[in-house]
This record gives sequence, structure tokens and C-alpha cells, in this order.
Amino acid sequence: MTLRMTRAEAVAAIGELFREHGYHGTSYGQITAATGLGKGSLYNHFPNGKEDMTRAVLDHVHAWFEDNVFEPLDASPNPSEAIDHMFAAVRSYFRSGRRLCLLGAFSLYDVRTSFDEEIAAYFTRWVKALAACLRRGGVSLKESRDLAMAVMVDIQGGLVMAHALDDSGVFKSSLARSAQTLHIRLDACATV
Amino acid sequence: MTLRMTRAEAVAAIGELFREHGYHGTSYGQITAATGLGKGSLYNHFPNGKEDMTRAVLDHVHAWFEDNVFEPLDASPNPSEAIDHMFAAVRSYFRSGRRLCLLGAFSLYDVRTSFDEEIAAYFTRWVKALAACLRRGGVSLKESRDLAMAVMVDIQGGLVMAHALDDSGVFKSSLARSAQTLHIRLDACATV
DNA sequence: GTCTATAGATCGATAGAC
DNA sequence: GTCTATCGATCTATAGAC
Repeated sequence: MTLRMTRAEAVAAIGELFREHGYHGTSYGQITAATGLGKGSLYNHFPNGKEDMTRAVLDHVHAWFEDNVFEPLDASPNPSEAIDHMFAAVRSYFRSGRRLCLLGAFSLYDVRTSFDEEIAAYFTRWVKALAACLRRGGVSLKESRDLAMAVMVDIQGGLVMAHALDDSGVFKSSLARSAQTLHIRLDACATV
Repeated sequence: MTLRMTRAEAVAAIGELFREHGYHGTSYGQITAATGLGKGSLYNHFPNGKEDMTRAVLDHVHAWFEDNVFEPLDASPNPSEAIDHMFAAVRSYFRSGRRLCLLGAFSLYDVRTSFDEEIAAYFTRWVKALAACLRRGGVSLKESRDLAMAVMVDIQGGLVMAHALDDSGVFKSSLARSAQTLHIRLDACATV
């Protein structure tokens, strides 16, 4: 038979625990409470325990961004609209800064060594998709890369500062500033 | 008698452990190995264990920034030079992005509830000192605040992305971009 | 697929000798 | 001020019944 919870639901619930308490700060007791699954079930679905759960969570997050951010950036014929769509999705996903970026947080310490390839792949994918979109809008190759990386820095920094100061306005301002910078640059290229 | 290690040395060593493994990821065994102090000594100097150590580490970091960043920003008669001094100190402290910001990392999860006032106080102090410096350079009150916060976002985001991509160039570029933005703004005000 | 029970390891914290 | 020994709690992981 199937799970009591969908696997995706369980993975999402575990992801929220990791977001809130970190990898080492999350125990099987908490995972059982959040998912309704005992240790037997958890080890049945994730034979290597928290390591497998982490990989599933990271894949889950990556897949969401693939569908809602990266792929739209690749597919949209209109760079300016694609940018707007990206910022709207990002703002929604991170709940205006109240939710943190699991991959960014995990990259800091915690479980670095085991998952840093996947974390780097996620960010690299994002940067490349955004840079390619800007490139299609007429921005030079080098500037597209620099701008895309600057946007990533703004998003991650906005999340950190919004949490540190408990002020979601910081995150929203960061997104708005990034969006404005990109639009100004795209408009300048469009009128040439 | 005194400690085998200076208290400041022990605190610094514990801070490096927290940076690398996080709060929950650092055990007393690791702390003993790093400081040469057994549990008896550790609890003698930090009666409440890791909580007291964390407070000492955060105070130690805050004090370093007070002396090397905040106070120079307050005291310097030349805003442009003060800005350069700040970025040089920041770049040196974070070792071009290879070292992470303990307060930024702790603000994400880990030990949020216990220390968020101190973390917020640290960042607020920094933002205010930087904004006041820009204000003295002729930048408007609102823009000074916005620019100062944008710089903080750039620094924190630069650290996250540099770690995630294992590329210190990302951090150095972020600092350079922030510095350039501030100088351009200060120069514009100086010529008016 | 799910549960309970439990082993085995590690951790945080304390007590007491030096 | 420092150490060792140790307790009790918690955690990861496994075994076995349903």
C-alpha cells in the first residue's frame, strides 16, 4: 500500500523542520511528530535516515524551482516578463522573507560536505537561467552573468537580513531593487 | 590562577567551531579538543555551558566590529575614507568570503530565540553607523538608510553565495560593487 | 507499510579528587 | 582551575511483531 502521507507531503514537512531547526537540530522525534510516521516507517522510506531525507528535501526544493522559476526563465520569449515572473515566484516562495532558503542555510555549515555539489548545482542552474534570459534581452554576456549573480546575492542577503532584523520589508526591498536594476538594463538594451 | 588559554583565545576557538559546525553541531568533545579544556574547566568558565559560550562568542565578535568597523565609521571625518576602511576590514575579517558571518548564520535557525536581540542589535548598530557616515557625506537621510541596508544585504548575500559556490570571487565582487555604489553617491553629493 | 521495544552511541551536565 | 568518572537524557539505528 501507499504511505499515510504522500511521500511529497512527508518530504515537505521534513523540509520545514530543517528550515526551522537545521539538520543537527532536527531529531527523529520531531520528524515523527510532524509526519505522523514512526521510526520504522521513516527508515523504510529513507533507509539512510536523515541523509536520505535531506537529499529528498533538496531535490524537492530544486524541482519546485525548476518548474516555477528556472524553466519559465528558459522558455519565456519576453525577458522582462520572465524577470517579473521570477521575482513574483521568489517572493511568494519565501513568503516575503519570513521563510528562509534551505539551500543557502545548508551551504553555510551544518551538512556542507555531503551536499555541496547539489547545493552548488542549484545555484549554478539559477544563475545560468537568469543570465541567459538577460542575454536574450540584449545584455552582454559578461554583464548578464554579473547581474544574475548580483541578483542571487541580493536574494540570499535579503533573506539573511530579513531574518536577523525580523523585518520582511528588507527582503521585499531587496527584490524590488534587483528587479528595478534588471528592468532598467533591459530597457536600455531594448531602445538601442 | 589563570586559564591555560586566555579566555579570549578560548572564546575565539569556540567561535570557529560554531562557524564551521553550527551550535547544535558542536559538541563538548570538539570544544575540549579545540581549547585543551576539559568539561570541568569549561563549565567552570561558562556555568551555563554552550549558551554562555555562545553569548561570549557573539560579544567577542561584536566587540571586534565595534573597534574595527563601527567606531571608525563614527569617528572618521572623511566618509569616503571611512567607507574604504570598512570594506577593507570586512574583507580581511571574512577572509575574502571563506569565513562566514556567525551572526548571520545564527540568525537563520539554530539558536534564534535565545540570541535574536543581540544579533539584531549587532546589525542595527552596523546599519546605523554606516548610514550616519553617508549622511555626513551629504546623502539624504532616507537614501543613507537604504544604501546602508543594501550594503549589509550585499555582504551577507555575498558570503552565502561564496560558500554555496565555493568561490571567494563572488564575495569580493559584492564588496567591490557595494563600495563603488557608495563612492559614486558620495562623489555626487560632494560636487553639489 | 507501520508500529513498539530496545540496543548502542553520544551528548549535556554534575560530582568530587587533585 | 583542572581533571576524571559518571549519571541521566537524548539520539540514531535496528529488530521483530502486526
